[in-house]
Amino acid sequence: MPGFRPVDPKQSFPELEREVLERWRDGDVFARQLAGRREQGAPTWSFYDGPPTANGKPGSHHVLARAFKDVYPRFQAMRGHYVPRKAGWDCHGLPVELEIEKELGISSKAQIEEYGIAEFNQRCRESVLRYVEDWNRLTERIGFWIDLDDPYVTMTNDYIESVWWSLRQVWDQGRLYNRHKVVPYCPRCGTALSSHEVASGYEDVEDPSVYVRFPITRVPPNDAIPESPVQVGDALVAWTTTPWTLISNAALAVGPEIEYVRAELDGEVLVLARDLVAPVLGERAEVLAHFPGAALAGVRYEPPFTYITDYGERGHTVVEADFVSTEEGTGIVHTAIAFGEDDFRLGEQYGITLQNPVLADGTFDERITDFAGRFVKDADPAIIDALRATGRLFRSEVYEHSYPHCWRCGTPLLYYAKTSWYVATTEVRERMLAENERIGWRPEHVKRGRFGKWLEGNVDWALSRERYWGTPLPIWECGDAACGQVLCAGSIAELRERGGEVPDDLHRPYIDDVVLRCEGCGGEMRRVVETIDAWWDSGSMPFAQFHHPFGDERQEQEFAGRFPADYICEGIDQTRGWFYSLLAISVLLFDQTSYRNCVTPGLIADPEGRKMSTSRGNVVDPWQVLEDHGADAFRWYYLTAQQPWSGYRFSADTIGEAVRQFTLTLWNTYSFWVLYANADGLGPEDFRNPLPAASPVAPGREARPTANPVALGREAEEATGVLLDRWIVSRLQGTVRTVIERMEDFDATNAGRAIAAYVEELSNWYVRLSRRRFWEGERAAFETLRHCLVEVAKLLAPFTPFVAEEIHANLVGGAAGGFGELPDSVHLRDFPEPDPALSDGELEAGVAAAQRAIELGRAARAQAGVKVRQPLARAVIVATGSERAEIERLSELVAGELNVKRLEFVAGEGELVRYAVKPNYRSLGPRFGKLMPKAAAAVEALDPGHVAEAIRGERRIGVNLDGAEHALAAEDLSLVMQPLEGYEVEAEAGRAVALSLDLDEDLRREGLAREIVHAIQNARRRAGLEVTDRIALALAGDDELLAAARAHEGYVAAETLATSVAFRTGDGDDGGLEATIDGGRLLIAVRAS
RNA sequence: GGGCGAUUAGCUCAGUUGGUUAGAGCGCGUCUCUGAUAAGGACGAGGUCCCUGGUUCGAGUCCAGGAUCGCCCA
Repeated sequence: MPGFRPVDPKQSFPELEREVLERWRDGDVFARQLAGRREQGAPTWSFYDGPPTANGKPGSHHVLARAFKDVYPRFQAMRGHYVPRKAGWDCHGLPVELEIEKELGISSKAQIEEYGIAEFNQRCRESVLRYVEDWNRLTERIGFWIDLDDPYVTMTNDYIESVWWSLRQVWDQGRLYNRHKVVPYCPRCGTALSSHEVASGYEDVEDPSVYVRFPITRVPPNDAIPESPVQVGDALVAWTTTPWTLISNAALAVGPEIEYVRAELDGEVLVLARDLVAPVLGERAEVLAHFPGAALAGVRYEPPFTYITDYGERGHTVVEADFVSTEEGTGIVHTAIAFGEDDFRLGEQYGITLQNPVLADGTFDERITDFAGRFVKDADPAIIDALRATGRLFRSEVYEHSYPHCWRCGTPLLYYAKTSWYVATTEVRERMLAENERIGWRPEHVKRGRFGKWLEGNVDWALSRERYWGTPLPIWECGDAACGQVLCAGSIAELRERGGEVPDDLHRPYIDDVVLRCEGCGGEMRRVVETIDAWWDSGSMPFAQFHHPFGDERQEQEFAGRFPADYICEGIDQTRGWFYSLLAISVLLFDQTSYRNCVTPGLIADPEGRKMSTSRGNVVDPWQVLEDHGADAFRWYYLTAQQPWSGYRFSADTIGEAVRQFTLTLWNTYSFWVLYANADGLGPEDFRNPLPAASPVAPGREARPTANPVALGREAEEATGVLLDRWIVSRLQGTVRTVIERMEDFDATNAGRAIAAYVEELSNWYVRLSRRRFWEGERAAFETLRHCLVEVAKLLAPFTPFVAEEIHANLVGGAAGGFGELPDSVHLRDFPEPDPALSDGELEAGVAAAQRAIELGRAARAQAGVKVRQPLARAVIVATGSERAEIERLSELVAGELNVKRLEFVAGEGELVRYAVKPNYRSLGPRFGKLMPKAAAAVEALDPGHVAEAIRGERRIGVNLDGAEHALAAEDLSLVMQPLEGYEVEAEAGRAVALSLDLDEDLRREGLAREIVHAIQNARRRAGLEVTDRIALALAGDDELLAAARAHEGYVAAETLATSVAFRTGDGDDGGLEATIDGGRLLIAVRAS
């Protein structure tokens, strides 16, 4: 029985992942990770899961957020933290109601009430968790470790009670109030819309645009300007795109700093902003006077309609406002208090009476006799006609702009003053901004940008919704208006104390039946009709998920231990959603942020860059991806393709590429190791002593560069092997350091890329150069590669938990699954720590230099058209100082890779080399400043020989600049080698490799021998032999080829596993294969022996 | 209309406090290897670093304006 489970190089990863999932399930690994850390008394690292609504199937974009939700908690858990992860479900809200309305084929509140609130809400309740199974399955399949068995659910009574408690806190602070405000309102659906709903309903429409005359009737004395620039009879000109609001015109607003003019046109005197004279009045208008808007304050005018005239003292006068602009219109803004946010605030500021002539269904009330009963927008043309008839209309045109519509029924929204419940978040705006400073945002710019700007523009939270399926607003009002007692209930117990009979279900309509005793007058108190914004629910999760403050001891401990979260992660669209509700609520209640770090993945687009959406039909089913490529590939793609907030151009092909490039490279390296470890009869017990006890740096194995390296010489290779072992282990330390540093900074992208770079080096340098050592069973090589693979598995565990688990399980546990003292899962292990003792920067630099030299040499070969198989006598390497020493140390490696017999070094002023002196701009730039071009010229004019000598002698070099002497140090300039002559040479800054192309008979024969081996290997394969089969070999054909084969018979035999080599004359007739080498013919007969 | 972000090779993306030959992978072309690889390796072609102006001895990088795209908001 092999020591390690044999590895299929063509392993199906999805299949492997299903096996790993089973092991996790059977072994209860996630629970054991949590329990283990808790028992250790590990510090808590807290993660909050933003609750999705499970009334739809999860898509590929959900996998994105979940990959990032998983990777940092996994990392922190391996780093020694206790990282509890509790899932949550968001249940309430208008979107849920709309789903049900669609199912029932209804679309208005009246129809819902007719259907019955109890039944309606029951259907909502059933629908919100309809797809929980799908979510759970996907969550598990992608390896997102989170507790799905005990999630928080926002519609439970416990949760609702905690939310009530939070509202009561705000109430006690005096920050929960009821007030008229202007809200976007759908007259057809009979409800205000949330800002999110409004945003999704903008459409470009054509609206009437009218310029209206407002004749001045009185010019009061003005302190600012003793002599008023306007006169009775002048007409103020205002502009609006909602003519129907002119019915309730209450005031005109001007900007105090804006310049206005009195202008004459066709005998009429008009007043408007100076900047808008030309566009509004045309070129013929004559400006009579100009003055600041402040001079108009208090001017009284005649309104266009007189259905309603009672607006108070400042009604129908000019008032000052800071929102007036001269971008369009006239610079004089028509103000109707009930129909605009600016208007409404202005009304409050000047004490102008609120008059709203529009009913809840969007029609004019009976006071507007001529238009009563008509839908306001439909009345526009008639209103314009009326203005024209009274001579008030200055101009009327059509205006194209984007205007919000009800996203559900398409009705244009009205901005409409309504009573709503608000939370006075503006009172804690500064505290929210201060706490925002403490949040680590990824990307950084969200803090001061999107989120910070949003906080700066904070307005009070419109909390209430006149809807059904939501947390009921726990406010009871006394039926006796004269009494006016209002109660905000903070708990179920309180309702009971006040005589309420608390229903089993705290939702409407049952809660609406709870009648309380008024402490003021002894009368009855009834609940207001509103429910609350579902965002308040989700923002309450830090405490409501544990039923705080009503939780049992364990719950209260959990709450205290996990608040605030170290980490949350949701899409950038949550800026106004969950990120805000979490912060606002926790600042209100606890005066601090509830999350310390926040990562915001961006959007997922299709390959054409279009946003993925169900309506476009370009969504990618995550299950398809999982089936084709697996969860690791899916995760790896998201985690490393780019910084997550940049968004993704998503296609299945890209994920396939990620597998091929990364997972497969790793897998093959691992499979290679297992293949040869089993071949050598090794088992896990042979590797029980961890590094550094089994370190490749063991004494007595120190490498020495050999004087005359022969590429295939065994002794030399061992020495190089030790260097390579030390090198790859050293590179591991730097990789570990980078990964830890990047992950602690929530930068999985660059952490993952560092791992990928390491795996690439491990596979394509370490393994490729060390293969022979594995064939020959060299223990140090096995030790080293196994160590590196196990460490890589640990590094990868947070990223690709499945493949990491598999590699760890086999390399540590072996075929028998015996883990000894070690945990049986990579996820139960500690994250690697870098060991400085295993780092060797000099060696790393040396290998890097050797790599460069090899690349240059190969480029030179390619230039000359000489195959690598043809040995050459020597390569001349041009390298300076330390680099030369480093390459020399690895000379056998370089010589072997370049297939040359000897390396020579040129570092001095050899006749083959020409130097040029180049300035180091980085060091000289700051010193010479403007003189830099001259300094550069002076440096380049220096004699290279002198410079080289001076550098060797550690002397300073003098240059003359404009008559002044400057002393330069070695680091201020560099010597660049120029191409050598007579050699095939490749050069780059400071380095060059030249090859001697002369072939003598020995080299030629050796080259031929290699070609012959190559041909025999092909023949072996054609004959269907296993790589370990021994053969009897017979060669015939071209004399020169046979001579080469004879000369290198030992080599040929060893390479081809030939136990006998026969040379025949003639063409041979025993069915051999024919090959053509260098123009000559070779017949090869192989036979298993 | 406002805010935020992006724009680098055919595609997907890197690019350090500004430093003088701008990189990688994929794709493409040529070659190579066949004793780990749905492969590996080498070499090559491929660039107006979106545009314009500015700062600077020096700009892909900093500043201003513009264009295009995306997101958020109104």
